Amino acid sequence: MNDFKERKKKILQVVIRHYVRTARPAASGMIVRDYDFPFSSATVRNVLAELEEEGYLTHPYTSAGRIPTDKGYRFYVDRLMEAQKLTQEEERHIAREYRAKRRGLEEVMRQTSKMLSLISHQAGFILTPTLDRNFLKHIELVALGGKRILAVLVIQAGLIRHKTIQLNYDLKRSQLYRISKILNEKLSGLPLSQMREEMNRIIEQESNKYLGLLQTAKGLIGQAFTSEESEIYLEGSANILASVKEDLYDYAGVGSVFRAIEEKRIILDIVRRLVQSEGVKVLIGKENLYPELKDFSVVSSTYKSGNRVVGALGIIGPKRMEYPKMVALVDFVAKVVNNILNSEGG
Amino acid sequence: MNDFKERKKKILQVVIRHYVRTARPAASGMIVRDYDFPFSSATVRNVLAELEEEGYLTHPYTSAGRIPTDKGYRFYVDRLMEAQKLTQEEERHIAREYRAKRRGLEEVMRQTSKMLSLISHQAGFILTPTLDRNFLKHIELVALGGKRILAVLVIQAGLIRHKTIQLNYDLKRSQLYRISKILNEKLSGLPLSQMREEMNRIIEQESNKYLGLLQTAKGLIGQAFTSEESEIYLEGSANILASVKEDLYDYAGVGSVFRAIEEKRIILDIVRRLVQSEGVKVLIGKENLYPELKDFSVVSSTYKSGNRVVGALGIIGPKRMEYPKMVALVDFVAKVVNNILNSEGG
DNA sequence: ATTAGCACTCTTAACGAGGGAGTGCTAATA
DNA sequence: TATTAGCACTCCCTCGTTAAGAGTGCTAAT
Repeated sequence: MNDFKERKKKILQVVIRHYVRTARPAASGMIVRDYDFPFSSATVRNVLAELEEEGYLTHPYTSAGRIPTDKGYRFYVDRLMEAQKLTQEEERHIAREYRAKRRGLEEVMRQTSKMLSLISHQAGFILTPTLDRNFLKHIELVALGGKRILAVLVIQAGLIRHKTIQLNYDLKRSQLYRISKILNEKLSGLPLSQMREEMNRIIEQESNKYLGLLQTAKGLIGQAFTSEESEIYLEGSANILASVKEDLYDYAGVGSVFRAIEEKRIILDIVRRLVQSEGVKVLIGKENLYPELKDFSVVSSTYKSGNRVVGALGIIGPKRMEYPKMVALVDFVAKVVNNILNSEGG
Repeated sequence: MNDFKERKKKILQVVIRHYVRTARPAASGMIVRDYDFPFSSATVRNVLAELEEEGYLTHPYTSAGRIPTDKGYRFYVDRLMEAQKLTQEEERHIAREYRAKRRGLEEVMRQTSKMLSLISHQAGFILTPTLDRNFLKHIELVALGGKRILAVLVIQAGLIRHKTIQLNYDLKRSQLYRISKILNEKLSGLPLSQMREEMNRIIEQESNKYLGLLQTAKGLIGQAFTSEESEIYLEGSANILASVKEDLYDYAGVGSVFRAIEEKRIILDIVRRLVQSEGVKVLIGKENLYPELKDFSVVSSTYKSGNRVVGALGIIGPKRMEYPKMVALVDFVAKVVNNILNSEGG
């Protein structure tokens, strides 16, 4: 019984590997031939039929070889595939790229999504950190002329958020300076998510002293923290076109995939769900609930700031992808990004 | 003779319009039928043959209809096509989108490229302003903790450039404040391109007073102004996929187009050349010198800050595009962006 | 439990024929 | 001289046919 199961697994594994490599359905005869299988093709056929019945495989038409279903891929990812490391060159390449230039968060984001797409030959992405539950280190208000102010929030080393604020009244430079001072005194060290409430509390407590200024400050804070959305950086969607071309079986829906990728909202939503927990996650085919991406898989991991998960990164590609490699890549890059965000001047 | 030429032009125009609309070669009979042409198809055939001989048209095989060459499109754009306006709805739509949320330059950039792609059904793009020759209004240095400083350069209302600077020595907050003050005194009102030299001059003149600080300031300026590259925002490349699909004659090379578009370097280069002069420009097929884009056209215009051209925006699509419409769109959006950049608090 | 054998299915490529669209040319016409 | 009718010719496209090939599913034998 155990022996039997082992063989079945092995066959499933071979089918998936073959299909991933060649984009052609795996045939029973082929499996026996190419993988030195100690049984006849007929036996393999029986097993394949079982696997199909149990939902791990299908075939596009009666007499084609087998290709994996989502369930098949899922089983492979969870139980069958062996961990893999990137090659030395690849790791070196990544390290070098980051070393070359990395100033500011934006650069890191761009770099990362590019990196991911380049090595995976899939579309790579990275979410900008969500910082709501992180602590404010420092706030700076810069007068931009006119009625505009630039609010710069320093959260962690390397993590900066800035936002232009449009006022409908004038504010003298001296006032701005005083407000800035007050805000820093009162708000530093608090989590970003509490800024608003905290402002209200301050105003209640200290209403006597400098009410006008505080009201102004409240307005500023209100504007600086509205619509605190994550952004997504995405590179390499051209790769997807290429890999779809190889695929013989479903050309349809490439357009919708592209649209979905470009729209980014969908990706954002999918990834946001994955951020909930740490570590490398794999979403196969319909497991992500958007029909536009039903023929695609997402491999992603998270990165932290301090000990808090603040963002995610990963790759998107056709279901038929080299999962072990992809997992290794995403894992590695996540670690690199972690290092960058947490090492310097932390 | 004049009459003769008019007819020829008319026929060229009809061929182009037809091909743009339907993606099918225009046949002599078809022209007569669909456009109430007061001659026989034979006559038209003669003219078509002439036009082909002169290089304005080709046909993909002996007995297919005619399609325009680059030269044909060029003539159409320069001499034949009639100016067109966007529909009321479209203009309203654009205006509304911009009104909805526009804080900060980044938002405007993103908005614009999205807008362009949405209405044109092509890939839309916009270059961020190149500000080298604009005047510095104000400079602000923000300590980010560790050895990092954020330099915020205010150039015009709405035009802000910021850059994180990595030092390899510590800088006290008081020092930073003094440096900031000096920089503002000495550098405000100068063009960005002269910052470096100006710093050197200042140091020479005032070396006696506070040499150390000035040297530090020089370092900061040096870093803040290096690699002042334009960025490009690009949306809607999925649209290109769709329009290529319609085309029967050249499927090949879609991959390379996508790669080119995503790489952005090529687009950047092409557009940068177009920025030289004002107004709407059309580049047809091979006129842009990159073979990857030989089957595509670029319609672009520039936008200004003050009275200086600082950036470009436009759309990219297959040669077979509705030029009049595209020109109208690009023109309109360029004007809107101009308004935004120059109106408020200017 | 495994396997050999074979019929059956479906794909793919190649081929050819027929129809159709459209041109190019020539000769007639206004 | 400019236009047009007419017609042969070219080339594509579609469809049906065919043949080969790949691979399965099943049955019966081991």
